[in-house]
Amino acid sequence: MSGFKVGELVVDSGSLILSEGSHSAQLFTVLSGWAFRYKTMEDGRRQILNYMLPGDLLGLQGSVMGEMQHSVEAMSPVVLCVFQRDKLPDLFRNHPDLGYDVTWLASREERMLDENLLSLGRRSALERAAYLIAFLHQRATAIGMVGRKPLMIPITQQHVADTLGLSIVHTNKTLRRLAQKKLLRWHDRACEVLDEGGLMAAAGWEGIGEGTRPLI
Amino acid sequence: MSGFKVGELVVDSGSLILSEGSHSAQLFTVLSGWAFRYKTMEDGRRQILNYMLPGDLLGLQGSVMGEMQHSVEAMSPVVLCVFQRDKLPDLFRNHPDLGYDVTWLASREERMLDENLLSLGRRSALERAAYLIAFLHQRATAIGMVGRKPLMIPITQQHVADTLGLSIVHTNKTLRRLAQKKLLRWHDRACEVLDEGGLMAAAGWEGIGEGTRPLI
DNA sequence: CGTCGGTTTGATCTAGTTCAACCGCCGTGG
DNA sequence: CCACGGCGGTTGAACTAGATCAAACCGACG
Repeated sequence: MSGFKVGELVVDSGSLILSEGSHSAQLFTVLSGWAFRYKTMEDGRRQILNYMLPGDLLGLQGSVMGEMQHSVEAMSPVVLCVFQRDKLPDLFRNHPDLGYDVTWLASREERMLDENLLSLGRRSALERAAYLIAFLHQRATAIGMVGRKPLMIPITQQHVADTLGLSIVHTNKTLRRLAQKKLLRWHDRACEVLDEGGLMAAAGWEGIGEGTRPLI
Repeated sequence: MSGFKVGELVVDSGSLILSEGSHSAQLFTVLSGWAFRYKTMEDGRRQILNYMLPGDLLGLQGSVMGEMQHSVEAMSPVVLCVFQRDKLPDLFRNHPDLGYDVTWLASREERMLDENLLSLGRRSALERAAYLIAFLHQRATAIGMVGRKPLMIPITQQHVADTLGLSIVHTNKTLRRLAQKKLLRWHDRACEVLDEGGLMAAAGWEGIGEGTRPLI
């Protein structure tokens, strides 16, 4: 693995890590922090596709298919492990088990997108919001980000709106309803989860259900 | 590759190929026909996630991560090439280039899901419908399914509704609007594309833009 | 000849959008 | 030191895209 790694990269909150349309030569792994993947339309409409947490691979689409078709932006200070994209075929040749792990990660991403798609297509605003927050909380929990201190998800209501496909106004009203039910508490650009089970119930969501995870 | 293949499977239109919650032992490639991937909620709401055409891999999530979290159903007679799922790690070990191709396919699926997510989150009903039909037409074209005879996409309006996250009634009204604009013609459980460019324009969509595709 | 799945149409209703303010906080520049 | 502007969040009122309800049509098929 070490031969494949090029270096580390540290970026601030709000920085653009990868940009739609570019032919970036890098592939990253998140070591710490939060980021999100999104697409935009010419007229400015933005859709957040998924969130990236420590352990996630970032830029695989660009590496394997050429041009990036989405952007990635940091939501907190982020530390990245940088790889050389053109060495990816070598990785598959010389370390087939690592190649398999890359496929595992790609499959997991696909699974998350499936669930997000179900959310956007078939869940109500309240269900969607509950789902999103519970989902992020579960992911953070799974990688040990939530200890004795309650977790603060570093997200703004604009992010939530752009993830759920809702207007910012309705997003606000919906989040307040969840807060009134004591399922979460909203802070300044952060969300604290008070009752993950309650959120899951409100969303009609069973949870992630993920096997053992490879470390890259 | 031959050692990996187990056999062929032929199924009728409407058959369930893979089922949510199962631990299917197989992995498939579509040889001919149309199928779709979907998820359902307990109360019956259904969301179609993507469509499967010849060349697509099917059941990778189940193979790599255990349990299937979506189902797959045939929309036409379908011929499948069947693989043994537990031989997948061997494939990566003994044929790294094929392993890479699997990852390529997974990345491509991710890309399509990204675009669908943008559609559901940020496009209007008319844009979504236009996008979906143009998208299917492009995919079919890319694999040479459309020759001198115009292509008939073997889809019902219920499929379209469950893909776009719309009600069946509104889907019908939206498709009629596209038909009035002479962008498509609706037949009995089939859609004929009259003007792909017009559909793309109506959707605000640039097209797929796909590199060279591996054959598995 | 009845029935069933797919499609069509009109009327009514509502979840979510848009518009328009306003508040509190913080960083900047005079 | 204070005024100003911008960003994130909040709230109410008016509006609309799309949902729901209800009914009918049409061709295939037993």
